Amino acid sequence: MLDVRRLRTDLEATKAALARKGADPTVLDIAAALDARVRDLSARRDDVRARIKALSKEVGAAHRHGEEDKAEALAAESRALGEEERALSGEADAADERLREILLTTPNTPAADAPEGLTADDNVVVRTVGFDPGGYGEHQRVPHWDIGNDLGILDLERGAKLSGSMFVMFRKQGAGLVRALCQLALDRNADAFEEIRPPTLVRTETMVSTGHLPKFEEEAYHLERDDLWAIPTAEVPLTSLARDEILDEADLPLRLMAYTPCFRREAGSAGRDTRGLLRVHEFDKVEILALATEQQAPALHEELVERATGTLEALGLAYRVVDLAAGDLSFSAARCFDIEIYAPGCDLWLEASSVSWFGEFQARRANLRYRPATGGGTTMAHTLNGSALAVPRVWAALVETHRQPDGSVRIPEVLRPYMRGAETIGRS
RNA sequence: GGAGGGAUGGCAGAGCGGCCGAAUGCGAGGCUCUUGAAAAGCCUUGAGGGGCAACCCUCCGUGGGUUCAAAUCCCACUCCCUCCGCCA
Repeated sequence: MLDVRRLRTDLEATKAALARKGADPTVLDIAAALDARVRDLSARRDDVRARIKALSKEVGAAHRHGEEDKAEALAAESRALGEEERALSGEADAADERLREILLTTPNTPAADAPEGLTADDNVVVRTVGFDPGGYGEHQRVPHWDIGNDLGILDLERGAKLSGSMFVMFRKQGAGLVRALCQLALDRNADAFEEIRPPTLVRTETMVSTGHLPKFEEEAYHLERDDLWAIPTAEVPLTSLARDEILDEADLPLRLMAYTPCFRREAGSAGRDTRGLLRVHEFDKVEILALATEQQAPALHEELVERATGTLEALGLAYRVVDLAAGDLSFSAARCFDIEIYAPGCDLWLEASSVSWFGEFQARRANLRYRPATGGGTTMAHTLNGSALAVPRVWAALVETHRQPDGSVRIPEVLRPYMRGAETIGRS
């Protein structure tokens, strides 16, 4: 949520920033007008309330002194003011609610250094690592769905039978590989991140805090009977962990990680990239996240990128880091580096992690603050997060990259301890 | 699912419809005393909003209601605890 104060002091600049993201900046004019109206109405309402409170005290005093006539006269006066208070209050609340609706559905503004541009074509490739376009053998040019089928480690038909298309089922070492990847990602970040196992069904407020509601209701699975939402990412519960709390600056940055399933309806992308593991409704992911001060945020953002890419490198995958253009940033993000891995069998760059910095945007929704060590008032925290490892696409790139001429898949050494020592996945 | 009890500031915990944004204790911060520390004493210490300011308003789990006036009375809901039942 944007800070309303920016609309008072910096309206034009904020509109310009929103326009960089490709959003319609005129909503901010409406918001600014509503804000002025709210302040005017509530000031008048507060004034009436102050008079009612003062009168009420006088009524009490009159009763104590046995001046019943005076008390009744004052009470009548106060009653009349009550009408006025209700009217002003109603108008103020209505305006405030409309303002809040606008604010909740208005995206974050991009960071100043986010690349200019409105589409993915404007994204900037920061670096590419381990990619040799001419260096892939024919045996690596087999898509993972064929490899998975051949080795009996990926059963797409059964997944679809159970739950529908875009639900997948791993078998044998394919299932083990899922677990191994997650365990690896957790272990690699355990030096600095507290492991959390949060609930994966959450309340509406929890989804609102991270920006996944109200605007993207169609994207999430909703259990109507209990009014709970299946999390699309562990970012949702982890960010809300400290909702409505005031942290001490000494506790920041708070680094958290979680291994959870993630559920996405993918309503807006029906039919796109749907083969194999490219886009699925349910998948496992290890998320790393930090709650921080504004000063800590930039270094943490880089650190999260380093941690995510470090794991991909250890797995022997080629990847590139992409600085997202302002217009390609997600709703809540101010700056985001996408990490894409190369899948030689599909010949596609697959988005494997979005390492995002949200500024105060999510914290304001979550009312997540800290008390500066120097004293003074509370300050909104900054939030950052990214996938340490998202299973399906890494699984896909991994089996394609490490496929051997004999059709087996070589297991990268870092994974072997988690795969009961196995060195390859072959037909069994 | 059934029965009962509860929800108040960082924590514990009091609170007759008006003198309650809230006693008291702990914790935290500052000062005095001290060579230093401890102890003791004194003072300060919730969040949010509006206003140049004086100052005003909101918040005692959430939402409604009664009243001139609600932490306090009424209704609904949520959450927590205890016991019973069921259960991986």
